[in-house]
Amino acid sequence: MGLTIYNTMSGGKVPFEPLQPNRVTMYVCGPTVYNLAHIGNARPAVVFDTLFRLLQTEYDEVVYARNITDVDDKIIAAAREGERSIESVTDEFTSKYREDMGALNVLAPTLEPHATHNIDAMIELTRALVDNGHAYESQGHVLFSVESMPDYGKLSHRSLDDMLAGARVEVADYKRHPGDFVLWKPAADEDPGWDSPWGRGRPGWHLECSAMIRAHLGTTIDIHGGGRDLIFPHHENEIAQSRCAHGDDEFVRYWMHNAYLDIDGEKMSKSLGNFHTVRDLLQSYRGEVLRFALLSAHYRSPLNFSMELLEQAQTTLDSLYNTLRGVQDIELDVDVPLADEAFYAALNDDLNTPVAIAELHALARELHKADAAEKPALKARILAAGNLLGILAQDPEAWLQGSGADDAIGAEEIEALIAERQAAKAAKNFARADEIRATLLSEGVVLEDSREGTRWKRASG
RNA sequence: GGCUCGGUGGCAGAGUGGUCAUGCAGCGGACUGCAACUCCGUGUACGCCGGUUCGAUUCCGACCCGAGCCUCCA
Repeated sequence: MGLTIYNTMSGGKVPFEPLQPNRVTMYVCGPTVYNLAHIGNARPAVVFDTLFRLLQTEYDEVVYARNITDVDDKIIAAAREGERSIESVTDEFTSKYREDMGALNVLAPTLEPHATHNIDAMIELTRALVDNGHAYESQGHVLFSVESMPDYGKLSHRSLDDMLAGARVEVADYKRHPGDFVLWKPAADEDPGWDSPWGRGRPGWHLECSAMIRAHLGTTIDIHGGGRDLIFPHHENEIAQSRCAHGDDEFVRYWMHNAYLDIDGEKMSKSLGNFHTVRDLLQSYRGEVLRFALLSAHYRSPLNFSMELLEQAQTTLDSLYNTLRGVQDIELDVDVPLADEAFYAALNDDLNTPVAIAELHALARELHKADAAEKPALKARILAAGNLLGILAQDPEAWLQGSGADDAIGAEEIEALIAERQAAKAAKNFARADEIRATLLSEGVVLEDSREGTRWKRASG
């Protein structure tokens, strides 16, 4: 099955071909662990997790690295503000990030390199750049010289002249060129720092990704992903560092960038204060609902985030689980040839999750109309699609019945009322039967009669 | 100002040079004791103005509107 990927570098969709025939290397920019992830931060995690799942259907070895940035000005500030150690801040938010992403059915990446565990590699990279003239030392800083790289700006499609034209920030006096960026900077005595040939210091922002990619994945990787706002300067500078450090090797073959979540037409961001943390949202919605909502738009399109979006995701998942509930007793021993599947083709088309979801609906409709003999295969296909999307893996009964609030009516009581209603129906006492249904409905419980008996579920929302 | 990306039916959201996205909501019908589930049917949607074309929402140009990035921000 031919995967095509929109490559930010070329600005168009291209067929994906890994450097090695049966091995894919992928790196995605992970969190800076100084506070809780918001739902916008979760978008790349979910998107590239879905890609990770897809790649695994085609390639035997998929090495997926997602870094943890655990040294950074914001972390230092958070520690100072909370009067606690750097480590306690980074430990807390690293584990909370993992928990939150786990709740969204995001699989653990193959590797999760920490910046602070790779300082030596960063120093080595910096030394190489200084040695070959791409970097210089100035007032205790080591800076990358953007003029030393002829095609600097290629990823973000801008030239040094363009950047100068738009410069609106005062240029630090230790820079030779306003576009030069810090590889290594001096550390204050009370801040975390490491000994280096340029004194005690710490790495610049872009350095860790270049160093860790080289250390853990190799000189050239297949896929590098992240949020759109990282294109410049972060990824541009990664390219500069990596390619100039050791000859001019190819660094990344496919650059992928997800769009943001918007709220009322504006980017969700911490500085605007218009964000919802994943942790907060998990109080009201199951992780799978959040994940489904994030996948309901194509990853390169902005997704307007709202509570209505989550409500709709909830409704849709309920409906799909309801479909699966109808076939929950069917044993599965059916292989699904993915190559024939429309949802698989959709995902292979630059991860077109909205179309894959549409195909899921088509399969569900087919299942409802199918003969008994056709149902096992259709169920298997729906579950295969769900598995790639990271959804529909739960027990349908548990999904539909288990989401009651603490003070909600219990399952036993519901079953008892249903039994009483059955008796009333048998006695043609429809008034009592309807009364019971109304009672349950007021408790948020919906009844569904069928030839096989009465099923119930908790209404979503 | 420079660069990039968008504007699709009530809402969400794909896609395409000429039949249909899809889901939710709405409306009509079937099923049901009544419902729910499910099924069937149902909408003069493609920012504005020109151009190319037999034909454009889809290609080209201008314009309007919005978003993002422009040195440490997913």
